[in-house]
Amino acid sequence: MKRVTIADVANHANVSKSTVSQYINKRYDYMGEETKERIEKTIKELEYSPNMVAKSLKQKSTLTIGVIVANILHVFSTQVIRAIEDVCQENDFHVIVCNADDNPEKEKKYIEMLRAKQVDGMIVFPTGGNKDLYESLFNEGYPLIFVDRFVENLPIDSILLDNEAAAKLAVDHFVSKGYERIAILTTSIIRNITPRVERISGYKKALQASGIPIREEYIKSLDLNEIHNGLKEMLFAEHPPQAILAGNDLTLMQILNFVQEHKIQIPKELALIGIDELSFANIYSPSLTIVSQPTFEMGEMAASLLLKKVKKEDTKNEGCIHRLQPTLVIRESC
Amino acid sequence: MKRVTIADVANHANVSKSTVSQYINKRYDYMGEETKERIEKTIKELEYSPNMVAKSLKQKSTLTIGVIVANILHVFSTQVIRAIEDVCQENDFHVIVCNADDNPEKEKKYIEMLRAKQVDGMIVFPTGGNKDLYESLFNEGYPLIFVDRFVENLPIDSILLDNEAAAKLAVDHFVSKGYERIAILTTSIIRNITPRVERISGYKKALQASGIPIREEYIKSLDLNEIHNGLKEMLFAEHPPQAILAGNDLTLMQILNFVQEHKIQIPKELALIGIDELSFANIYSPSLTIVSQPTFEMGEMAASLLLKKVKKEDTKNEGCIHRLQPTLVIRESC
DNA sequence: CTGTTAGCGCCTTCAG
DNA sequence: CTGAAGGCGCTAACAG
Repeated sequence: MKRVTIADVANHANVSKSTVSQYINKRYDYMGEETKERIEKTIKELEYSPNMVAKSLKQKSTLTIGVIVANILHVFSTQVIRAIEDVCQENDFHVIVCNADDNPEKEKKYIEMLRAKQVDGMIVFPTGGNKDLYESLFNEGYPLIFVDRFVENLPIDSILLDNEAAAKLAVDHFVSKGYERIAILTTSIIRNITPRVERISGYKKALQASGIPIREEYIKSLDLNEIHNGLKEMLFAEHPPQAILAGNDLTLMQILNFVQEHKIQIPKELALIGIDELSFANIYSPSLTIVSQPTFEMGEMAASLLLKKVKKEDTKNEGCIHRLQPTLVIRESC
Repeated sequence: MKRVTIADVANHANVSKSTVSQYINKRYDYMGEETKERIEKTIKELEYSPNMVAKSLKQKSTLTIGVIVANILHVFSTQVIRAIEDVCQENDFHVIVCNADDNPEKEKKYIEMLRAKQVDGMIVFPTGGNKDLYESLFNEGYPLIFVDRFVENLPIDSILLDNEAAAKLAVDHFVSKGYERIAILTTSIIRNITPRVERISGYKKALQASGIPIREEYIKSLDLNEIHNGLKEMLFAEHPPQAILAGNDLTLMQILNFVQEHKIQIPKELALIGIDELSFANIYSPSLTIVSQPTFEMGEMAASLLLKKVKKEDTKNEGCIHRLQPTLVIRESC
């Protein structure tokens, strides 16, 4: 497994290394037609494959960006990643994806390794625990974009859902169907994860706008494995909610599990709306009404913005917060 | 954004580069306690972060492997990837994941890019279209492992499901429930994709073993978007099957779509078994009986084997085919 | 115990 | 139109 280098090609083709280099980079401005062919032939013969590591070292650019998602289990993450990859493909950039697993420690490790690997920029779904690190990246002028979550007091471009609008879409739909006892269930709210906080506040505002009183026992933020108990408590209380808004896909799955276990009829006994699309939303019976995020646009926007920064086309314009609008997809569960 | 290098650290700490290098690599056999502290301090001060690109160039090792999956939309792929990543984490290796999208052209592009990036080894779910490329990798002694699919006449270690056993588990379960008109539906079979071919042959063998005649009209291999029509044809025929075995998760989803659309009752009107676990198999009603692959073991095995080759602990032993056993998870759909 | 030196494979002036 | 030389940041002998 001895690698063939540019020098080998040069020797075999009786030219110098720099000529080969020029050929590879398609800078054959003044190169002899015959020389070109000779080089091409020997490249094929020797099965030469350029060494990007060496190139990156020299050029101080890896043509690679890093993406750190907070939790890859959300379909939201996977869809945004797809969009990012598409944009990068088109621009001949590569993507390294890391999953922080909702763990700031892991996130830190990944940020450091991506820096060590000299990626040209990063898109991160911040876990909320590494503000100092983000800050030092920013101070170095390192291209960086946040997605899904916002970090306060840092002028870094962020792509966010209009979470309050998302909650409002759901609540208003519940209300239009005549429901008044409406609950919201999200995953844990420690570390002030943006979407969860905002969705709850949007829910409250929407209720108030409809003149429905807010009941604290209808608002729960729990770790995934506590949701089962939380639901039991909520649904078997004296005045159980008639409708639940699930804060994200995993939460909705937990609710569906509970519903299946307790043979609760949807939507007759309990109406359901989730935020985030689900692979089986259409297949499930009843099919599931959900609030959909424009995941593709979000990923695309994040990637294009980042690449602009990487290519120094956009240096100013720091700290923009881009809010994208959700849409309600009405199906049978409410 | 000027990077701080090992030389900067050396200057500020009044030592030579090599001393710093040794410190970083924890080779402080004979290093002065005081020197160590001085280096550590200046590293912190300057926020020095090592440049892995330079290190990789020197060491001819990137501590990174590449994974190319045929199609990332299968849960199978994502689960195997998770397991691979776990093993690599433990060994301080990084993983670059690429999705060939069932397209040999894309696969080729990715193989070339991973080589250019000097990854230390590759795990690929071969699309079946780049035999010459695999061969040249092999000839160079490039560490390589195949997963899910087998490539003939190439002595490369492969991790495969015992696909015939998987089909047999399903067929035997159908038979034990009294079904005789049993169909199998897989995605397209051009390019002889191993699991599809083997699952069909396993299906045939199992039927024969039970003394049930094989009917060609019960065997369909179609592109995903043709499944709808194929099902219509099959289920609205004179003697429609009473049971269908879905060759993979995406096929099963298509069937469920059809079933929902036509209000077909499961399992009363049609019994269903799928190969591959599904996120909602438990939640769906009726819950779905499936044949489960040991995805975690497969990924783990692939990664450990590859790392052994990378670390030259395993040089012989080429061309082993590891067959892992599936298990039947009985739920309500049959 | 620490410093000097010589590359890793590639790109980029700058001469020829 | 082509070649020679220097250097990207780091490591690994080999001297001191």
